[in-house]
Amino acid sequence: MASGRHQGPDDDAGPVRPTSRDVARSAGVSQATVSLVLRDKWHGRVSTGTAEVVRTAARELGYRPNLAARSLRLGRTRTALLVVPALTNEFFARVHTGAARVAAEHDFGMVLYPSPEIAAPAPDPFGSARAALDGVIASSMAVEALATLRADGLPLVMLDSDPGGSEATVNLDIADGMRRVVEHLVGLGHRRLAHVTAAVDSWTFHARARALADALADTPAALVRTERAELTVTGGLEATTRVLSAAPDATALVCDDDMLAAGACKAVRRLGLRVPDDVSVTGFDDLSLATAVEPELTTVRLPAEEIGANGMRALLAVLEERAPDTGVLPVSLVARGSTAPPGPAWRHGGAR
Amino acid sequence: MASGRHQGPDDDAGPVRPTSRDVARSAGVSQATVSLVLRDKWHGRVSTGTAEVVRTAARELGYRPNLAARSLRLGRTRTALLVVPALTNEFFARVHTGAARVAAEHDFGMVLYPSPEIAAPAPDPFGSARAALDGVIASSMAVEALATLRADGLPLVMLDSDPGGSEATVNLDIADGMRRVVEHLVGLGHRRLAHVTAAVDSWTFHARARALADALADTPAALVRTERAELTVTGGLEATTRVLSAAPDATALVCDDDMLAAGACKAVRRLGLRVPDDVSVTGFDDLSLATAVEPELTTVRLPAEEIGANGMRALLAVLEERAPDTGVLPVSLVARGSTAPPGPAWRHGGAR
DNA sequence: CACCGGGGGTTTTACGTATAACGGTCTGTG
DNA sequence: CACAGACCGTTATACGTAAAACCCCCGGTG
Repeated sequence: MASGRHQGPDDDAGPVRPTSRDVARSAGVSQATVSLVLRDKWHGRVSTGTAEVVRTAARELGYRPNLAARSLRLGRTRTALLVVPALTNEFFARVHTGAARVAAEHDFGMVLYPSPEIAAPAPDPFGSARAALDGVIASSMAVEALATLRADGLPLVMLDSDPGGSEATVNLDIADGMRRVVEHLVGLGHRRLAHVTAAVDSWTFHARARALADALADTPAALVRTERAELTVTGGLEATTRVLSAAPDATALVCDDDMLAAGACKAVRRLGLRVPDDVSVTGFDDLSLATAVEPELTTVRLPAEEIGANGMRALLAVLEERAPDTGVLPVSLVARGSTAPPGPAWRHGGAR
Repeated sequence: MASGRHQGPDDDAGPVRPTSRDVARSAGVSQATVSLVLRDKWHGRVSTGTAEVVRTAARELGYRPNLAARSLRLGRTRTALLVVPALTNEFFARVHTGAARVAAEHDFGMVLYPSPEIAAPAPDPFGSARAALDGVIASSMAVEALATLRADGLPLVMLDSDPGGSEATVNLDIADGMRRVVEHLVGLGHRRLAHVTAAVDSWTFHARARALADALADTPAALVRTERAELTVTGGLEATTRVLSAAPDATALVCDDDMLAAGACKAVRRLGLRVPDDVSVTGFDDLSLATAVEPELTTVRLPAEEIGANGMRALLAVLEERAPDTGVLPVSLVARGSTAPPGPAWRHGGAR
C-alpha cells in the first residue's frame, strides 16, 4: 500500500481532480480508450457510440488531463521561454503580446524571462525553468547567457538579431526604417544630422547606427555628431544636451528610440529652442509615447506584435520539423509634428 | 523492450538529458540516494562522503531534475498564473516584474495571461494551462472568468481589488492617494475640479472615483464634472474636450491615470489654454510617461513592483499554509509641473 | 471446417521522481 | 555473547498519461 500522498487527515477541502482512470471507470471502459478518444485518435479503433460515452463522462466529471503526466510521458512540455530585456519597455510588452497570442492559439504555454539578471550572467540564469522547456525565443541580448540554454539542445529563435547558430531568426527591416528617416529629413532640407544612440549593447542598436551611416552615404547630408544615451527619457535629454553643445549647428536629431526622442525634445526646449521649428527630432519604434508628447513624434513604426507572433510561429515550426518562415518584416515611417524643414536661420546659412 | 520513445532512427542530435538514475549509476549509489542528496534531505541518512560523490557526479553529467516528473510525483507544479489586463500598460508590466522577481527567488515559475480574451469570457479562458498551476494572482478583472479557476480549487490572491472569496488580497491605498491629490489641489487654491475617469469596469477605478468624492467632502472644493474615457492618451484627450466644453469653469482636472492626464494636457492646449497656468492636471500611477511629457505630471506614485512582489509572496504563503501578509501598500504624491494655483482670470472671479 | 482479417477494445509498460518501508553492518553494552 | 540502536544506505512503489502489444469475437472465404 503506502500511498504516496503527502496529506495527513484529508486537510484540504479541494476536490481531487479526476484522472483519465476515473473517466474510464465512469464510462465503463479502460483508461487507454479514454486516452484515445479524448485526443481524437480513435477513428477505426473505438466505436462511435463508445467514444460518445467517454466524452460525456469526461465532461460530467470535469476531467482535464494532467499536464505534468503528459509531459513526462511525451518528453515535451509545450512550453516556450521568451527572453526579453524588460517588459516595462512597451516594445517588448508588445512583442510578448504577439507571441502569447500565437502560443495560446496552439495550446502552448509561455514562460517569460525579463533579463536584468542576464546582463550579469548568473551561474544558471534561468533557474530550474530550463528543465521544462521545449524551445526559446530571445531578443538580442547577452549571448553567453543563451549558451547555457543551447547546451541543453533547446531550439532557439532569435528576434531582430543573429548571433549565429540559432534555428531561425525573425528580423525587422531596420535598415529600411533608417533609410526612410534619412529620406524624410533630407527631403525636408536638413543637411546636418546628429544621432542619439542607445548605450545598450544590442544588435538592433548597432544595426540602427550602421543603417544611418549607410543611408546618409547617398545623400548631401552628413552626420555631425553621435552621442550615446541611457535608454530612458532622461538619458535622451542628457545626451541631446551634449549633442547640441558640441554641434549647435545640427538641425535634426535622429534618435534610436522614442523615449530618447522624447528626452531630446525636452532638451531642445530647455535650451530655449523649439521643436520642430529650430530642431527636428525623430524617434524609433512608434511607442504610445510618440503620440503622448507634443509635438507628436515622427518615428518608425515597428510591427512589434508581429515579430513576437512570427517568432513563436517559427519556433513551433522548428519543433514540428517544418521549415520556419524567417522573412524580414517591413517597417514604415510615420511622419508627425516633430519634424519640419530647417528653421529660417538656417535657410540663410547663418549661425544660430 | 518496447521503448516508449517515439523517435524513429535516432533523428535528433540532441544529447539525451541525464536522469537521476544516470547520476546514481555514475556515482555508484541508488537513485533514491541521489534524490535525497540533491534535495538536501540527506542529513543523518547519507554520509558526507557519499553525498559529495553524488553531487560531483550530478555536476559532471549536467544533471537537472525533470520538472514534469517532479510535478507528477508531488502533485504540485511550482507555477503560478498572473492575470493582468495587458502588459503594454506599464503599470502591469511593473507588477509583473515584481511578481517575477519574487517567483524566481523561490524557484517558482510564472505564467502570464494578459486578458483581452477574458473580457469576453471564452468557455475555457485559460486553456490547458489551468491544469498545471498551483495558484493564481489576479488584478481586478472579470470575476466570472476567475470563477472557472476557483472551481478547480486553486488558491487566489487578488491585487488591489476584492471580489470576496479570495485567499488573500494585496491592496494599494488608493483612498489616501486621491486624498493627497485633493489636498494638493485645494491647497493651491482650486475650488472647481473635474474628474476624468477610465471607462474600465475595474475595482481600482471605482475606488478612485469613490475616494475622490470622499476626499472632496471635507473641503471647500467641489466636483463640477465627470467624464469617462477610454484608457489611452487619445481617450483622455477626447474626454477632456467634453469636460471643458461642459464645465469651462473647472480649474483642475483629476485624471485616473497618467495616460489620461497626458491626453488631458493635449486637450487643454488644443483649446488654446495652458497647463498649468489655466488648467491644472493630475495623473495617477507615476508611469514613465509622467516625466516624458511637458509639463511633467503631478501624479500619485503607486508601488507597482511591490504589489506584484507582495502578491506573489502572499500566494507562496498561502501555498505553504502560512498566514499571508495582506497589508495595504502606501502611496505618495509626486508634485510636478502640471499643477499650479488657478490662473489670474479665476483669482478675480471672472469667466474665461 | 479451418483459417484469416479486422473491428473494438484491454493489458501492460515506461516516462523520472519522491518517499515509505525495509535491511544490512558496525559499535557499545548488559 | 546476544542484542539494541545508530548509521548508511537500498528496494519498491505510485503519481497520470500515451501507446505498443495483445486479445477476443464474429463474419466471410477457400
